[in-house]
Amino acid sequence: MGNGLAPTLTPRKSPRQDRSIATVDAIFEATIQVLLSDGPTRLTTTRVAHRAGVSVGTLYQYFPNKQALLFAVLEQHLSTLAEAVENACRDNQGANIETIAAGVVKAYLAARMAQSEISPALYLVAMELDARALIEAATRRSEQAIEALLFGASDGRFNDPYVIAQTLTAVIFGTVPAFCMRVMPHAASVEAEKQLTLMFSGYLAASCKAA
Amino acid sequence: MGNGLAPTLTPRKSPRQDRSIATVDAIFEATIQVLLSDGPTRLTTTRVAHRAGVSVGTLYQYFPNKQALLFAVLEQHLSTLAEAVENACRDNQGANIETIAAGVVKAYLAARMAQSEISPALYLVAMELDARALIEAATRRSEQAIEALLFGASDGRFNDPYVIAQTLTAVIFGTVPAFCMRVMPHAASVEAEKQLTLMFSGYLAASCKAA
DNA sequence: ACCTGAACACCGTTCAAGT
DNA sequence: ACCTGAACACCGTTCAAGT
Repeated sequence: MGNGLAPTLTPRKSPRQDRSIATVDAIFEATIQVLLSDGPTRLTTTRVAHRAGVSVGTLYQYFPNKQALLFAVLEQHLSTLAEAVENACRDNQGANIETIAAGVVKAYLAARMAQSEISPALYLVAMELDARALIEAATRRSEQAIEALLFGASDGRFNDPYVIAQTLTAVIFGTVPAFCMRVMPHAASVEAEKQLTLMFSGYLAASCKAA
Repeated sequence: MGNGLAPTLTPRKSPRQDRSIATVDAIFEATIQVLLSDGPTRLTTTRVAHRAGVSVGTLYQYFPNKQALLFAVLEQHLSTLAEAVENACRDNQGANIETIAAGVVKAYLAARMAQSEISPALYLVAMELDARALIEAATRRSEQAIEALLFGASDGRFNDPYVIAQTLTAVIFGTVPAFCMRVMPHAASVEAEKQLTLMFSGYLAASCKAA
């Protein structure tokens, strides 16, 4: 019944005292630090514990295994991306197609650029089977926000807003990482934004029936 | 000077005798088998060696480390995808925009569906830093094929065919995996093809100057 | 209630010894 | 020329003992 894996990734115990709350925070921060300085392959539970100033045993009191550490960081990251899309959608209610396309693409790209150092490391974790639920959650938030946005577009009505929202979400969440894996020099980010906006506009224009 | 990592992933020695050629093939096949049956996390060098009917020592005579095993499989997979795009481009020389969009999307999707069982496992490997070169190579093949295709389009001339080819490649190589991570039921693949084709057509139409 | 760190199981990799 | 498998180093995880 249900997903038998989730419980293993849930924090093992909730901190009740100030000392342990500080401990959990320190471990979380240490995970990010080690991820950035040593990379995901050299990330070791002992190393994280040491960086956090505690022993391995303590780490395992709050996180059931190594993956749970990385999941916690990934969860925060994906949630930030979903939030960026949601905000952009809220800010563009009632706008026209071109503005919508530009707004959503720009917001997502900005959010990713803001945490561009950590993203590559996290996409390793994301591929592990059990990250699917997290990605699914972030994806759904984006889809729902875009769908609502399309309902209010000033330009026209769409046949199937949910399918369109699904496609646009898949394209930004999927394509941008692909762009990022390459050298991604200064100007490339600008070019990516321009091309994706053009693409979204064309797609939206083709998908809506008479205004 | 140059990429210091590549040599470590190169086969350690080239097989000279029939026996060793058979050994290398067996190890390669065993890697795929274990990947499919046990998943990337439970893939063990000992397990692969055992499945191939040799000892661990023998495995390490031809592959310098565990990653090299997975790289070999990933390389073959990416090469198949690039080839699919190249073929589709060759077959659509001189076609119009809509046919081009449909042809490229369809070819890539078909190639991925054909090896859909192994893809998820491989995208774990792909994220490891040193897979960048392989992805870059497959991406460039696709970009060049699409660029050449655009030059011959019957519909119109494009301002910057390379940028367009780059964008389309990023979108198919990036988005389709995103689609695949979700349940991807029977009909979803058809829908993905339809939506991506629509998107490509709109984008191409918007990017070309007067016919 | 929270922390410690030695101990255990397991995996990647090597190398002396075999045919 | 090719193969074997015990041995080593290292890492994830646990648990008896501490405060």
